[in-house]
Amino acid sequence: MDFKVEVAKLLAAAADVSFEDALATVEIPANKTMGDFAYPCFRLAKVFRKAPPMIAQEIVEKLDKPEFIEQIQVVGAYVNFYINKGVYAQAVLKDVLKDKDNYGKSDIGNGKTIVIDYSSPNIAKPFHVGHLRSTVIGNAIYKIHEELGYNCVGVNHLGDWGTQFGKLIVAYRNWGSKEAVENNGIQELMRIYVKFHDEAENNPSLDDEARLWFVKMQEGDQEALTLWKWFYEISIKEFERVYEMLGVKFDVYTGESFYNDKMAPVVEELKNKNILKESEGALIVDLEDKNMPPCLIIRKDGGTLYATRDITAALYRKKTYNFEKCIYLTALDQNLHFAQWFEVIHKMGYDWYKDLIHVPFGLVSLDSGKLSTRHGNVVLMEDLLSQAIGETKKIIEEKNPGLENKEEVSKQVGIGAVIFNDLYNGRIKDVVFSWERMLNFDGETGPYVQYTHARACSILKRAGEISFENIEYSKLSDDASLDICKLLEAYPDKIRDAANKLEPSVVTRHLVAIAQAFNKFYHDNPILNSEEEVRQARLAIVVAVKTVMKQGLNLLGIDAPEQM
RNA sequence: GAAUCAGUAGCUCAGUUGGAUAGAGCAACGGCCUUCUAAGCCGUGGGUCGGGGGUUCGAAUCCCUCCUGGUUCACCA
Repeated sequence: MDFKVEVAKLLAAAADVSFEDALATVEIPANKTMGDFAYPCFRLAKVFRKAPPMIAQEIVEKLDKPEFIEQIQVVGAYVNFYINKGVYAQAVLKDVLKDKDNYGKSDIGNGKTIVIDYSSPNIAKPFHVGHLRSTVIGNAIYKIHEELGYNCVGVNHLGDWGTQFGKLIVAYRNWGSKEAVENNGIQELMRIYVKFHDEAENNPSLDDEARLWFVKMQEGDQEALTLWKWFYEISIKEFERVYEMLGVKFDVYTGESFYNDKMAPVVEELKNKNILKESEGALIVDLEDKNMPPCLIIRKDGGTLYATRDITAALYRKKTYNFEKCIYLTALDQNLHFAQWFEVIHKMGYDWYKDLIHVPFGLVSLDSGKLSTRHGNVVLMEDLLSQAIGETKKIIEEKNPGLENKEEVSKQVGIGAVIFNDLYNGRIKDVVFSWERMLNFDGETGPYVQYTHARACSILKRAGEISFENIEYSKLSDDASLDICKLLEAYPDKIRDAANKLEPSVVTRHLVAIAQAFNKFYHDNPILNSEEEVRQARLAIVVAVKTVMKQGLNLLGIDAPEQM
């Protein structure tokens, strides 16, 4: 039963307005002393040519109070409805207890395919905190859509092609050695990459040389490709280690190199459709009519560019997956790039260009300034995770030294804290990385939510066998119980909301709200030692909260340990 | 210069399909562990919602304008 809908039905009849209108106007008061639902009558003043408070009064007189409403009050121009807590609790909790892990799931996706392009780091550079956002936000968006019945395809569009490999090859030939790369892996690749940039500042011909090597790669030169493949394998090994820790998976690793042999036909198509033109030696798509700078397709030396590969990838994905939507998770600074090549797809005559969605997030920086692999101004992902795990272990030793699987739980909580932290604020916000914030586990944090879940689990463990037949829901007459029920009822909507806005923080925030409400409930109400009917009813709340929190954390890609 | 995103408490942010006294967390201060995990709960202080106009019965929310900050703007990704 949807109580808001029921209230709207009552109002539609009593106020002589359409049901849709009533439903749109009914609101949930900011302050709960003003009831559970409210109907402001200001708008009706014009229709009835009366003062709003008078209209409110008249509506109340015409209303038949149904069983699920305990009280109706007029306050000024508002009609306030107070819900019957027992009836409400029953309606909400029964659903959660019945659906269990499926509570919040939906089939609105109807099996339609959504391609999600996330993480997509550049190969040959270590995985650092700058790569975290795309990875965890994308992962959460994937899981949220899956929960709603979409068929998701997670793509890691690795930056494994491009001029940076030309640079790396030049660097390797000048300053590297087989032995050093074999011994130090990605660290050594990074060292020579940085060296390249240092040298290139005084010697621009190195850049030309690098571009040349990239052109060789494109042409299938054996020496170039052998080196590239070698660098690729070293890098991917490191990335997979990090993904494993974060619990992030991809359906395909079709990076930029995958499209190397698929770009020529696309460029042909652009030519045939007459949207490619020469400018300053390069081939571009002019976007002046859209008030944008041109989209570069082919460099004057014949090399392809980022946009060339993205356009090719989009065409490939449309053909391969016939997606409903294709979502790109990258930092905000790539806004123009996406706007440009989306427009190129449009100009090619594909109306699905509007199904391409850039989902930007704010920039990550350090106290010491912009993130830069070249200048060594980075926090490596593995350092961050091991710090978080270490911090967690310290806290466990202090607070719960008897805990059995400390190692496992430290990982779940430490890594959970890092992921949660990233999914907590709106994605568009810029982030200045702070160890202090990252390693603070008090307040609205991942560990707080996990801790709340663990408390619920602990109670249930002690409770032993519980039957949820014939629960006396009227025993749940306290405010804390009502608050929890409201939040549980809203949970499925929050998942849909998060999907619509492509904003996982909607779920994150809601989990915090549930945790806060539960902790208050837990503090105020004895559960295990209560009289039988009360105990049973409160345990129903505990089960429901545990179920939803675990599932919610799951959607964010965070584990929910039963003890911590 | 143009485009774009942002500006809410000391800090980090919710709230933006217009609704009642603008909410959290952190930090500060003060309480609560012989009772289900104190990674918790309760309380106190802290606000020209960037400024100014406008629309409206009603604006943090919509419109206009100005200010501040981030980012991007041709052969990197």
